[in-house]
Amino acid sequence: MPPLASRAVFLSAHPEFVMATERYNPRAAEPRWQKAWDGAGLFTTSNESEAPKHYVLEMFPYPSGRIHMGHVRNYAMGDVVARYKRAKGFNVLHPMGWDAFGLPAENAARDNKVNPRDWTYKNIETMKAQLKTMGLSLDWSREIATCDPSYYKHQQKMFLDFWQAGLAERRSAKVNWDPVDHTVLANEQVIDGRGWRSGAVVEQRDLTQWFLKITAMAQELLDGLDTLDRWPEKVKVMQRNWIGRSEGLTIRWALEEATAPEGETELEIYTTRPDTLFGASFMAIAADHPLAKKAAEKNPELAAFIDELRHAGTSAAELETAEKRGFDTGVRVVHPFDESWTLPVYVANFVLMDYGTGAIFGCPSGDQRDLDFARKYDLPVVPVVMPKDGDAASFTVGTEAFTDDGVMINSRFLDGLDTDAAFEEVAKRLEARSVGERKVNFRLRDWLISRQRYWGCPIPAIHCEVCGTVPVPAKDLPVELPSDVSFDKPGNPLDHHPTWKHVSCPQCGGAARRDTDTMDTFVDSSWYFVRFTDPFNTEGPTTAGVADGPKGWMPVDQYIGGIEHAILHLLYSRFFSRAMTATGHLKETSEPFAGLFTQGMVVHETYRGPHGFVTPAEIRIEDREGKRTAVLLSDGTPVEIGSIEKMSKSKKNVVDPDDIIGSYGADTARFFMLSDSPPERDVLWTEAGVEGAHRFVQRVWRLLVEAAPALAAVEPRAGTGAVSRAAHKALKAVGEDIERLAFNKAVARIYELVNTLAAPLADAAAGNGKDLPALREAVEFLLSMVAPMTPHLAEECWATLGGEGLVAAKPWPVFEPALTVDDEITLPVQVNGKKRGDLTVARDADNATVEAAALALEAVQRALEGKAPRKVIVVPQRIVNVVA
RNA sequence: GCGGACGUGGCGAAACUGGUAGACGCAAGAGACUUAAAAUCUCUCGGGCCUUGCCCAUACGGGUUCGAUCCCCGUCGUCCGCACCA
Repeated sequence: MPPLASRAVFLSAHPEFVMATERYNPRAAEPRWQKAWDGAGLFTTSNESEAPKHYVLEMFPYPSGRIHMGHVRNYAMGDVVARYKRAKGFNVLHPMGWDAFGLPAENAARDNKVNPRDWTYKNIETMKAQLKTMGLSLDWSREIATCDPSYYKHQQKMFLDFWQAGLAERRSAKVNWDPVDHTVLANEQVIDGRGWRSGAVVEQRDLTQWFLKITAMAQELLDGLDTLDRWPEKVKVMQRNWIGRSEGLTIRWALEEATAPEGETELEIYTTRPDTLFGASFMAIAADHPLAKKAAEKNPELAAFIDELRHAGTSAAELETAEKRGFDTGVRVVHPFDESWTLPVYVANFVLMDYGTGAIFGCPSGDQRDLDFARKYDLPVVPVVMPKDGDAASFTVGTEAFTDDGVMINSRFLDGLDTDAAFEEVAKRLEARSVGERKVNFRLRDWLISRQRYWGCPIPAIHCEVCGTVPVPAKDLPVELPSDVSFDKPGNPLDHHPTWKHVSCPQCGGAARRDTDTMDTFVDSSWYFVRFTDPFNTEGPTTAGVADGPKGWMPVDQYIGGIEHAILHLLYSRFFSRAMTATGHLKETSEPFAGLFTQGMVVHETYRGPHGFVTPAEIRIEDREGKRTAVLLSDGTPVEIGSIEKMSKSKKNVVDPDDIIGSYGADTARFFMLSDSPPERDVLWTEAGVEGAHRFVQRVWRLLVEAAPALAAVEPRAGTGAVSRAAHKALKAVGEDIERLAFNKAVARIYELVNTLAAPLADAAAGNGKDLPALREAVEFLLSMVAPMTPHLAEECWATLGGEGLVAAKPWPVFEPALTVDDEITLPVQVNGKKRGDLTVARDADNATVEAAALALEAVQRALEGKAPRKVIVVPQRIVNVVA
C-alpha cells in the first residue's frame, strides 16, 4: 500500500486497486463464477469413473412457481456435502429434478384458463433460474420432470411389471367420495365429514381402484429399519408405528345354531390377548362385516343401525369423540373352552372392518374400549389379569381396565400363569383343535394409487367387456395425457375427454376404454432417485450396472429433506426399491437411502397490522430502550409483533430468496442458513442474522484483499507458530463437522480461524508479516473450508491471491496431525470438584509430575488449608482433581 | 390416552457422551477513528458478594461419583407423531 498522501494519485493510475478496495460485490462476482464452473463442466458427473461414488440428494421440489427459504436451507446443506465430498476425491452424483404432477396445476388451469403443462413448465423455468443463482453444484444434465412422458413412460412400464408380479392389483375399496367435485378425497381432505373444497357431505363409496401391495412387504419394511443406522431414530420409530406389527391369534367361534342366520356357522375374530379369553363377555363386529349384513336381512332395526354407522363421519375429530355404540344382533356364539357358555354378538362402531378379521371378542376387564362398551350395555366385567402382587379375592375392575401384564385369575386352567404363559397355553390348545391359529397382523394398508385426476401419470390399463382389464402393450407406452382438456366440468377431465378413453382392446380388438385414473403423485417420487442414475436411457427406467451393484450409484449415500415425509414418501420409496428389485429393474437394492437427514424448518416472526398480517418487507423494526416495536414503512402505523411461525403465505411471514440473493448474494444466504442453529432444528430467520453472515463474507474478502499483495507470490508451507496450529486444527475440525452434517459447528470453527488470522493478515497487509508461507497456507486452508458453504467468495478470494484454477476443483487439504495438538496444555485443577486454578504442563508430562505441580499451586495449598490431600486424580490431558 | 424428543445467558447455541459450563454468532453497552454518520477496530457482557478472591447457576427435587448439562429415580413444562388397529 502506498502512503496515504499519494493514494489518490496511485489509485487513479491503477484502477484495479480501486476495484479491490471496494466492498465485495456478489451481484457481479457470483454469476461470473457460476459461468466459470459451468464452462469447466465441474459438476457434470460421469458414470464411468474409477473414483469411489457418493450420491447426495435433496428431496426434489414441487414446481409451485418460486423457491422458498426452506429450499435454500435444504439445498445449501446438500451442496456443502456435495462440494466437500468432491474435494475429498469422490465421484459425486448431485442431481436435481421436479416433482411435477399434482393438483395445484389443475387448480391453476381451472382458475386461470392455462394448460397445466404450460403452467408447470413455466414454473420449472422460473425456479430453475432461481436455483441457478444459488450457485449449487448440481449436474443439470440429469434434470428430470416427472410430468414428462420420457419419465412416466418408464413408470407405466414398471406398473405393468408390478401388476404381472402380483404387486399391483385392482379391487373394490371403500373411499371418500365427494359428490359435488366427483372425485375421491384423501382422508385428510375430509373435514368434519365434508369435502374440504366443495363443502359437500362426503359419502363412503365402494369403488374399484388400483392398489400397490405394500402389505406384502410389511415384514421386510419393518426388518429393514434395523439396518438403517444413519437414519434418525425418530423417523424409524414413526415408520415402525405406522407398519404396526402385532402378534396374536385368530379364533373361530361356533355360532349357536338357534340364533345363527341361515348359512352362517362361525365367527372368526383376531386377538392379541388370547390369555384373556375367560374374561370375554361379548363379541363385536364391524358394520360392514358379512355376518352383520346377514343378520340385518331379517332385522330392520339392525339394518337401520348399520346404515347410520355407515353415514357417520370419518374425520379424526369425530372418531375421537364418538361414543361407543352397539346393537345386539341376536346371534350368539359358543365359547371355545365351554360349550355351555354363549355370548352375544354386537355390531359396534369401534370395530374396523379392514383390520384383522373385522371382529373381536370383548374382554371388558382387560381393554378400556371393551370396558366402556360393557358399562354402557350392562355386560359382565370379570377380571382375569391382576398385578403380580395383587390379591385374587379382592381385585376388581371399576372404570379403568387393567391392560398390563400380570397373573391370571378367574380363568380355570390358566389361573396362576403369567400373561405370556397363558397366551402360549391358549394358543397351544386352540391350535391343537384347529380352532385357533397364530397370526401376525399389520396396521399398514395397501397403497391406493388411483386418483380421478388429470395431471398425473395415466394408469396403463384398458377395460374390455370381453377380456376384462388388460395391460397396455409395452410397445404402446407411454400412454400420454391429452393436451386438449377442459376443466369446466367438475370431475376428471380425462373421463370427459371426447375421444381419449376410446380404444380397441389389445387382446380381442373390440371396442374398449382406457382406465381414466391417474397415479397418486407419491408414485412419481418413489423412484426418481433411481432415474437420476441414468436419465439418458430411453429404453428402460434403469440401466443395469449403473443403477446399483458394485459400480452402481444406489443407494443414495445422503438424502436430505423435511421431516414431513417421514412416513409416506420414505416408506413408499422403500417399498418401490424392493418392488423394482423383485421385477428386475434393480439388482440388489432394498434400502434406497443409506443416510437420511431431516432438516428443520425456516421460521420467522409474524406481524399483524390493523388489516391483518403484513409481510416483513412492509415493516420496520425499531429498538427503543431494549423494547422491539414494529411500524408500517408506508405510514408509520404501529404493527404488533406476533409469534414465530413456519414461513407461510397465509401468515405473510415469508422472505423471498430472490430478494435476499439480490441484495446480499447467494453466499450470504447460504452461510446464514448453515450458521447458528443445528440443521435438524428450526432456524429463525432474522434480518440481523443475515447481516451477520454478510459481515462475515465482507470481512473475509477485505482481510484477504488487503493482504493479497503480500501473499501473492508466497509458496504455502506449514510453520510451527499459532497461525499454522490454528489452521490445521480448524481444518481437522471442519472436516469432521461436515462429515457429521454439523454445519453450525463448522461455521463456528471457521469464525474462530478468521478471528485468529485477522491480526496476522493485517500485519501482512501493512508490510510487517511474519512467516508468510505459513500464513499463505492458512489462507488456502480457509478458502477450502469456506468453499463448500460460500463457493463464490472462495473463488473470488483465490483469484485475488493469484491462485490458479478453481477452488471448486481443488482437493481438500490434508492437515498435519502434529500441528493439531499442542506441546503445552493447560489443565484445570480442581479441589473437591471445584475449579481452583490452572496448570500449564508439557502435553506428555507423566502423572506424578502433574500431581506434584498441581499440589504446589498456591490456590490448591490455600484450599487444602495445610492438610494433606486424601487422593489426587489425574486424568491425562484432561483435568486434575485434588480430594481434600 | 399411546409413542417419541427436548428443557443451558437477553436470543440462536457449544461442551470431544462423565472432566474448566456458556466456544462461535446475534443483540446490548463503552471507547477509538470521523466535521458527522455508516463501515471498521478495541474492550465489557449468566447472577450475586466482603471483587488479588469467593458463592450461586445447565427446568425443579433427590441419587450414584473424586467430579454430573451428560448416568439413574421422581416432579413440572414445551414440542412432534399416532389416534378406537383388538
